[in-house]
Amino acid sequence: MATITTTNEARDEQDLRRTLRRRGQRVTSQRLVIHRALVELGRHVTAEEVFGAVSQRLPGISRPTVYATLDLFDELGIVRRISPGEGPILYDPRVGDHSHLVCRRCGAVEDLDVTTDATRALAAARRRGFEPHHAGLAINGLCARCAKADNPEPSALP
Amino acid sequence: MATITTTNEARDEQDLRRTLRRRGQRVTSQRLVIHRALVELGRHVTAEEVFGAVSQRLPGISRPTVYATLDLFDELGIVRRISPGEGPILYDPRVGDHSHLVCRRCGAVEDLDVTTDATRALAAARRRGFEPHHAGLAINGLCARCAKADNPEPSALP
DNA sequence: GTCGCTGCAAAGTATTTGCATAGCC
DNA sequence: GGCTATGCAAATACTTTGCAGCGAC
Repeated sequence: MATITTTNEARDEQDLRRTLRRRGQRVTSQRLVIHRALVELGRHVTAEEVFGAVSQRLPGISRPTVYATLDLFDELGIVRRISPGEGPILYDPRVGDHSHLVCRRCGAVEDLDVTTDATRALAAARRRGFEPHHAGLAINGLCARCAKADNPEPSALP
Repeated sequence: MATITTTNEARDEQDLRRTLRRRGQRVTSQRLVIHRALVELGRHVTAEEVFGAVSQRLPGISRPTVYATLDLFDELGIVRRISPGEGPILYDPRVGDHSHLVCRRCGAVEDLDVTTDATRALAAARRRGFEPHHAGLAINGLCARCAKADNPEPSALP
């Protein structure tokens, strides 16, 4: 998994300000606060969770702004958008190389610190005129908890 | 990309019947007709498209049945569920090894006949108690059409 | 005969729209 | 000052739920 666009991860507010300016985007208090919330939460979050966390600091903020900002951050390489296919879209503040385990039962998404070489796939994509932004390996199946519920221990009687 | 569960692709109706019976599932006319529609369409389809195609043959069929059947087929390895993160979930009748190009602008999903070795990731997942079903590489970015709209030819004036 | 699948109708959730205003550059 | 981002309020789109009856095995 590699982020293709050459954007540095915005580690702090200064990086974010620079990144926004470089891309001709405005620096607004909403964007700064949403960024801070993402860093502090430090895990996969839904847009609604971000909205809740940010509303405490910026009571007037609106849902459309949160959605638009999260999408912008995804384009800037500051977060990674994950769609589990079950439940709401998640935003991952970890943009470095890693894979995802997606439970098809409960929708949980875990990080997996294993990388895959997507070089050939990226080259093939570009040959087609596709402009890649990010390549990611996702493994779906049953998480440990849901797998256990499916194959119960013999000692456990209903 | 590898389908982990040892299910044969149901090439025809007989294969589907066997697959369903083997898994203790009932063979119903709805499931047979949905399967036939998937094979005939032969491309990424939405649940709504399947519903439309199937309604012509089985006028009384309901949306919940289509959704439930498509989910079942995904579990059986007959289709692959794709969530582009933009727009509705897609179902891919091609279950063999391939990757996906997802356009972040228009949501289009293209197949890419390039495979990735997910062995290490799958092993790591199992070590965690995760039961993998399928591993897939997805590349998001801009499709050729949307990329062109973003970087217009110098000769084209607005 | 029994259990699972289906149909019905609707609800619920997540996300996006259109337009006027505010605020960054 | 110009143009973009935001807020507002709602609408839209997609998917799932609960329950009763039919049908596969």
